Amino acid sequence: MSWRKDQGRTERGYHHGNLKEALLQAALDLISQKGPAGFTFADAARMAGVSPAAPYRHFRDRDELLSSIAQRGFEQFEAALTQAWDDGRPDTVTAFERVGKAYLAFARSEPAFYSAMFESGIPVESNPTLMAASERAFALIRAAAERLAAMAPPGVPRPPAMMMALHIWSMAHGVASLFGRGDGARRKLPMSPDDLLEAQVLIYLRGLGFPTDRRPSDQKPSGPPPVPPAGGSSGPWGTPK
Amino acid sequence: MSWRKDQGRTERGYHHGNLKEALLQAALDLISQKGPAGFTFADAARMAGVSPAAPYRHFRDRDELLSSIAQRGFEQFEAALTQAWDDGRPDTVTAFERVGKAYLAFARSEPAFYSAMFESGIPVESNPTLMAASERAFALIRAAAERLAAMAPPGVPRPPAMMMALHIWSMAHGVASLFGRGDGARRKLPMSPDDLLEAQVLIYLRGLGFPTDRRPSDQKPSGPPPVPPAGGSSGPWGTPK
DNA sequence: TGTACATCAGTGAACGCGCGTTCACTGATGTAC
DNA sequence: TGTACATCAGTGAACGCGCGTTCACTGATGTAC
Repeated sequence: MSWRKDQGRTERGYHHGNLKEALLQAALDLISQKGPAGFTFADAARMAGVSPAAPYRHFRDRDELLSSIAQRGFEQFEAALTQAWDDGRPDTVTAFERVGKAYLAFARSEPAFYSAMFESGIPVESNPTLMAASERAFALIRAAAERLAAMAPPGVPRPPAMMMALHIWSMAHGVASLFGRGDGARRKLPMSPDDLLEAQVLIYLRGLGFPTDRRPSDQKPSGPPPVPPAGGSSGPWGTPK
Repeated sequence: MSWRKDQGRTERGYHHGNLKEALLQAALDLISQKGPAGFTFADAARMAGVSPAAPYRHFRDRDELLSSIAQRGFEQFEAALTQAWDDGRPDTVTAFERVGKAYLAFARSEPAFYSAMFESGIPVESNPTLMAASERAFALIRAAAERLAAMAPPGVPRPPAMMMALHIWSMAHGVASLFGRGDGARRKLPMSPDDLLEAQVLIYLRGLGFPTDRRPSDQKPSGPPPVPPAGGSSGPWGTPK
């Protein structure tokens, strides 16, 4: 029988069998409880149920553990965005908005990963592996922006995809870190972070000349339209929910 | 003679004379060097040249010191934004863009304040004084958005100022925290954070129906226009600088 | 103007604590023959 | 199939360190009379 892993560490022999995983998981739990600064190597060992010396078999030091988490975070992040993008199906704008929502969903449901990736202070640029993972995640946003830019209607100047990607990334990150945190540090908001970001992105795309209201009606998400329709300044925006 | 403060603490008697200030300054220095998590009470005391027990005369604990810094940060932040806004002179759009630049300039030149305010994990919501200071800073952005919203051209629906303010804040915060950090944690960018944000805000405003290209020419900032002009997709955006 | 006294703002020694890290060790596992 | 041996992955005790915090103290300052 397989009592070795996923057994809740109720019984195990001298060897843990899956310590590296357990340490990563423990660190994630600790980070989501106390922030990336508030977790210690010793803490992670304790939570994994091993002696304080055991982690050194798997990680050189605390920083290497933190980097591993960020690494994994970027990979999962990229996977989530890729899945949301779904290669632009059923249409580019819909898929693009799904990416935005996936971004926020990731920040909300995986605050530990998110803060390890963006707020832990680890030098991403100086770690090639980490840098590459980060680039791959951004590359997806960029590819999506590329497809969107190519959709520019006739007569509208085609916007630089790189700029668009950076703008979208900034919007998503801004909303996520100010309002969309899964942990306690988020601020109150009169609307949902998802709606806030969606409206922002739609207005932005409209500013680039894209006819954002013209999607085929069968693609429209249910619920009220995120951008106030022409002719009224009231709507869901003014009243806190 | 006044040997008491601003004297570089070369000589002082038994009483420091200005310890509270000195501790705040020391903590700021430490935060900008090592991040908000990487400063200790004892460190601040050492840097101020006093015994480790001395800070307790002025702050209950480390958290209170950190909150004081955030408090002061919000106040200086508000002052900087207020000055940039200059009550909407000479015209609303110009003043608004100046606010955006001031936002980034603050994040860049005062990274210690910025991270104490937004990234230190102190619970702003549960500290009324801090919360009020934070609200006042946001109120300025909101007031500016209000003025901007009122400028909506005839026929264009007047956008909700609250939503606009949140959008602008998200954009500024997103750009600042991803690319505009004064400390080491910023990412490389093919354009300046200022340009990135300015273009983003202009596109956004255009998306709301504002004629952003129509400012009187005497108000135009020098340098190349931040938004690519109609008819070309090349420009400063595509090439890293 | 001087003096006594209260208050303020620091000192410095001490404490308990938990962390990171090392070390020689040992139980478990894998493998060559 | 059994056995000897190498390697792996963890133990547990120990260390030096710096932190937060307390305490009785003391020098400096302010003030009442």
